[in-house]
This record gives sequence, C-alpha cells and structure tokens, in this order.
Amino acid sequence: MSTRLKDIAEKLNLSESTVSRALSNHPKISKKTKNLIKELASEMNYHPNLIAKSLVMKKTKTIGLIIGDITNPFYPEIVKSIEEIADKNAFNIILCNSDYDSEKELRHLKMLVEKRVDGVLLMPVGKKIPSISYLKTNKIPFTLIDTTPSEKYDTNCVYTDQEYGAHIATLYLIENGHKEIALINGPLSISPCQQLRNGFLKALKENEIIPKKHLFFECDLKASGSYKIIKEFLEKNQDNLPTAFLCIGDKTAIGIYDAIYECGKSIPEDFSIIGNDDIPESKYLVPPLTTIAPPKNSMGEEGIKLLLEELRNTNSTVIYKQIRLLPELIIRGSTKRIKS
Amino acid sequence: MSTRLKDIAEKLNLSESTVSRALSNHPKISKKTKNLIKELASEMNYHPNLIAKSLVMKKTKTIGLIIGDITNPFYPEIVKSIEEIADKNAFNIILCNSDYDSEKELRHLKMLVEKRVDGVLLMPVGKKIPSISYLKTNKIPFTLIDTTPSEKYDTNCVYTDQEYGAHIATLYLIENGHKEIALINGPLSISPCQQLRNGFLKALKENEIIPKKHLFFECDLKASGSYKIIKEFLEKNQDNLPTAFLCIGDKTAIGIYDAIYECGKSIPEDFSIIGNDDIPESKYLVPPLTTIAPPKNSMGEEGIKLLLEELRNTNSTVIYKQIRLLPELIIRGSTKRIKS
DNA sequence: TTGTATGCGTTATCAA
DNA sequence: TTGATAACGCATACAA
Repeated sequence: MSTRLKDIAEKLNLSESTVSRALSNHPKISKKTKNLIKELASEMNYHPNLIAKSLVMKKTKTIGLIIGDITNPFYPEIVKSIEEIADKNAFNIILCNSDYDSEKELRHLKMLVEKRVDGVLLMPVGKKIPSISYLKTNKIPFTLIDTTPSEKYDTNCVYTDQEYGAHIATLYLIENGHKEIALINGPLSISPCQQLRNGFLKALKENEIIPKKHLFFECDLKASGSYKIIKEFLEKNQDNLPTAFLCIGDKTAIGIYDAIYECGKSIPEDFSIIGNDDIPESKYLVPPLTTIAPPKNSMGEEGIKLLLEELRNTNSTVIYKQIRLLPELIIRGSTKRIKS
Repeated sequence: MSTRLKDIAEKLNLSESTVSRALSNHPKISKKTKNLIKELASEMNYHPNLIAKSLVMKKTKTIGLIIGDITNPFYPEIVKSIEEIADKNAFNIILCNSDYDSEKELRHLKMLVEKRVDGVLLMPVGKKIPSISYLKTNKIPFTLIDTTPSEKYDTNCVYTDQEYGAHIATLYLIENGHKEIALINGPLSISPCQQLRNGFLKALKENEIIPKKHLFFECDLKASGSYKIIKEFLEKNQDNLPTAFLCIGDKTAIGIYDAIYECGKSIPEDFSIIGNDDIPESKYLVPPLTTIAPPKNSMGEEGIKLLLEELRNTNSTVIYKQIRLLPELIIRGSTKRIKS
C-alpha cells in the first residue's frame, strides 16, 4: 500500500485537508507546517494518487492518440512532436494503432473515452464518420490530424494541402521539360488521392497539356501494388511511354523503381520519378527520391496545440480551427531535366 | 456531464448496485432487469467511468512504456508489438520518450507511478540504477527491455545477446577471408559496446588472430561520429588498412559508407562492412548493408508478456525471469569474400 | 491558518 | 435477487 494523505495527516496530527493544501502549494498555509508536511511526505515516499485526483477534478491530464501504425515511417515524427509538446504541458499520451481499420479505431476511441482522456488526437482512416460522430455526441474535445474536415462536421483539424503539393511537383516536372507524365494514384475514394489528382490536373491545364487516359493508374498503396501494374505496363508498351511518374506515396515510388530496373531502364535517365511522404528511407534509394514532403513536425505540433487550446478554453462556445499546412518539394536525384 | 450509474438507477427505481451488477454481467441478477438496464444504459449513452473503477479496484489497465525516442527507427517495431499484445489483453500504453536522458526518464517514471499504471516497460538509458531502484522501492511491476540486468538487481528483463551477434558476425567475416577487421565501437562505458567488443575478440581468439590496437575505434553513435573518425583514418593511412569494418550500429555503418566513398573507395570491393540494428533504411543503402538484426518483435512481445504475467501473478513471491534473445546476421551486399 | 464534511463514480460487503 | 452502506484517495466549500 502506498502512503496516502491520511497517513501523513495522522502522523502529524493534522487534517487531511491541510496536508492536501501543503502538498499542492495552496497559498493559505503557514510555512512551518508546509515544510513539515513536505518533509514527512518525502520521507514516507508519498506519491499523489492522480487517479483519485482525476476523479475529483474531472481531468486526467492524458490525451489519446490514434494513428494508423507506428511502424509506418510516416508516423514517428508526428508522434514525437506531439508527445514532446504534451509533455511540456504536463500531459501524457495513450498511443493506439488503428491498423487502418475503422472498427478498431472506434473500439480504441471508446476505451479512451471510458478512461476519460481529456481529449483525443485522431489520424482517421478512410470513413471517418463513425469516429467523429462518436466524439461529437460524447463531447470529447478532439482534433483531426492529416485529414480534411468533411463538410458535415465542424471540427478542429490540421491538414496538409496535398493538392498544392501535387501542383508544385507537377509544375516542377513540366518546367523540366516533361509533358508525358504518368499519375500513379491510390483509390480515388480517399481524399488525398483526389487531391493528388486535382493538383496534377491543374498544373497540366495551366500548361495546356492534355491529360492522357492511359497515363492514369490506380493501385493499392503498397510498393507491391505499383510494382505489378507498372511492370506490366512497361512490358506491354514500347512507345507512348511517359517520361515521368508522379506517385501518391514513396512506397509507390519504390515499387516503380523496382519495375523500371527490372525492365533494364534507369532513373532518372529514362524516367523521372516523384514520390510523396518523404519517408526516411527515401533519401537512401538509388537515386535518392525526389518527393513531396508533408510538414510532419508541424502537423504534430499544430495538432496538439489546437487540442490543448480547446482544453484550456473554458468558454462554452468553441471555435473550431482548420489549419492548412503546405508540403514542400524536396528535390533529390530521381528527377532530371529533359529536352522538350 | 456524462451519465452515471446513479442516473440509470433513478430512472428505473433501482439501486446503483443492481445497475452496476447488470452492466458488469454479474451472475446474481435476473435476466429481465439486466436487459432493461442494458437497454436504458445504451439509450442514455452510458460509458463506464474507468477512473472511478480504477480507484476502487486499484488497477488501471494501463502500462507505461518508456523508450529513447520513437523517431529512432529501432523502436517502432518494438512499440508496435507491445501495443498489439497489450491491446489484446485490454491494456493501454502510455508512451514516453526519454530522449536518452536519465533524468527525463525518471521524471516520466514518477508521473507514471502517480497515474498508477499497473506496470512499466522500460528501455533504460546508460545508468539505469536510479530508475530501477525507484521502481523497486515503489514496488511497481516492471520489465526491462533490451538491457542486461545489472548484478545488483534482480528484475524481469529481455535482452538480445549482443556478444553472440558480434561473434557470429566476426566469424562470418573471418570465414570470408578477412583478418584485418576494424571494430567501430561506441563508448565502452555502456554494456552493448562491451558486448560487441567481447564477441569480436572471442571470434578473433578462436581463429588465432591477434587484435591490433590501431583497428579499434570509439565514436559516438551517430553517423557523423564514425564518418569523421574513419575519414581521417583513411586519409592518413595508406597501408595497414583493414579489409572489413564491424560497427556498433547501422548509423555508424552509414557514416563509414560516406567516408569510404569520399575517399574514392568502394564497398564491398575495397572494404566489407557489417552494421548492427537493422534499421529500415539499411536495406536501401548501396550496397544494402549486411547487419546484425536484433529480434525486435520478440523483444516487444516477450517484454510485455513477462510484465503481464507478473501482473496476473497474485502470489507475493515473484520469480524474475531473464529472457535471452539471439540476434541474426542478415547478409546483404556490403560484405564480400576475399582471398586470404 | 486549520478542520469538518461532502462529493467524485464506482465496486464490494453485508443484509434483507 | 436486490438494496444500503462503506470504501477507494483526493479536493474544496464552509466553518471555526
């Protein structure tokens, strides 16, 4: 049994309240007794029971963080900056992996609510409606990270403008003489893929390049997905080939590297490639991958800050903020100027 | 205000206790009232307050996990397997980064204790004495991951036998004709570095190779550390060069890659290199890095299992287990057979 | 400046 | 099968 306020109080013939006050630096207490109490407390190896305190205060000083999978190199930086700022504000993080499964996400969410976390940071998977409405109906403060808010819900969120990223990446290719650009996208049902497409089309249009149907591909988001599709494409087509690939993710780009190399072609001599995500291994690829880098640290920082702000805000009227962050094109070795 | 047992009880003219029993599937309760209560509970959007429950039960179903830095690619896999198994056992994880600072580690530890986590999983930094004795004196169940127990403490721990790893790696080099092998180590004050050295020396001795002083290096653990030292070494020495490098970490190996390339030499033609850690980017290096791979998943799994076991064990006598795990040599492209 | 009493939401013990 | 009551460890309003 760990020692309680009561134990200290009894030894000193004081009341629990004074002990409580002494230990929480309450103003109305004499220096003498305060020091006395503090000394004994540390002698008795007292550690306040934050569970009991939470019950009284209705605050746990912990927030829930739900991500896809910490093993995905996209997340660690985000998680780190969140934990860092949370720590500075005396909050702890309960980390949950949804494994991109919205049922699991919801299950975690329920647990977090039952544990009475003060708020939730959510990086939702595909259909985010159930989780969001759950949070809403239970009035849990939360902010969404790396997702655009659906129109139906007003929420705190921070997102990176992927359309912008796709746009500058495509412009960069065009400026370097590329006109036949393939878009290796993921399922169009999810927002980032739509945004990639939009930014891509926008850049094409601005340069009066007509999109060609046979250069649009849709794969799953693993390296193996793009590998298969592009390998087959390269084997079957000798002409009408693109000079560049714009990919929905770095993993996708890696699949394309493999496909290209297996066909005896080289990068960037035969094809320029741009990825998206800037996962750590991308800079070690041969050649190092040019990629659209999301502002991971900012996403984490702004996300947790937004949440903490809402937690501090005692007004009943909450004003939701949507923070738009811009990705950055990191130019490495997988892109090359060609004669146009 | 979220709804409480009391709210449900009042609406039904029942006592709190029956409602409690109904909701926790207590046997002694009639089906009728049970169903009645359950229905109303979900109607009223009831979520049990686990804080209150924890206070009574003295169990929080959450465990603290302290690692160095989630941004270090060594950790995510470990964290993932821990979270997965914890989840299956209805536990949550509070994640803390120590940033390899033992004061910060201790600070986190105190917070975790105050939050009354049921147990702690600790991947301690250098001097682990303060944290461990803190856990001991407070009787917090814990297990150490990726660290050998100091003799003074008996604790639960899972560790990988780095001496074994260094041994098989060195043997592999020797079998492939290498005799002049440089050891790029970290500070000998920390245990893994000593183990690396021991395994290395053992293999040398078994093959009657006499260790040469000028082939022992001691750097910090960043890529920049080994880079500087080896670059200088290669520039100053034309002969007496080693044919292979055994490194304390993959990062260290990356620094050596850079140094070697800048001196116009190549891998593995001029030098064979073996790393240690198997971080994700290593397989994308050119050439892909041969490395000693710690059993990350097993470390996480065995660690959390050990802790859960201790938590389940209601006996007052605890038997501590030390689980020894073996690393594996992953042979990729950075090592080559030479004529001996 | 200190003490008393009450409540936070739950489970558990004992009666009914 | 159900209910009343105490307890978990703390904070706070009110009284002294």
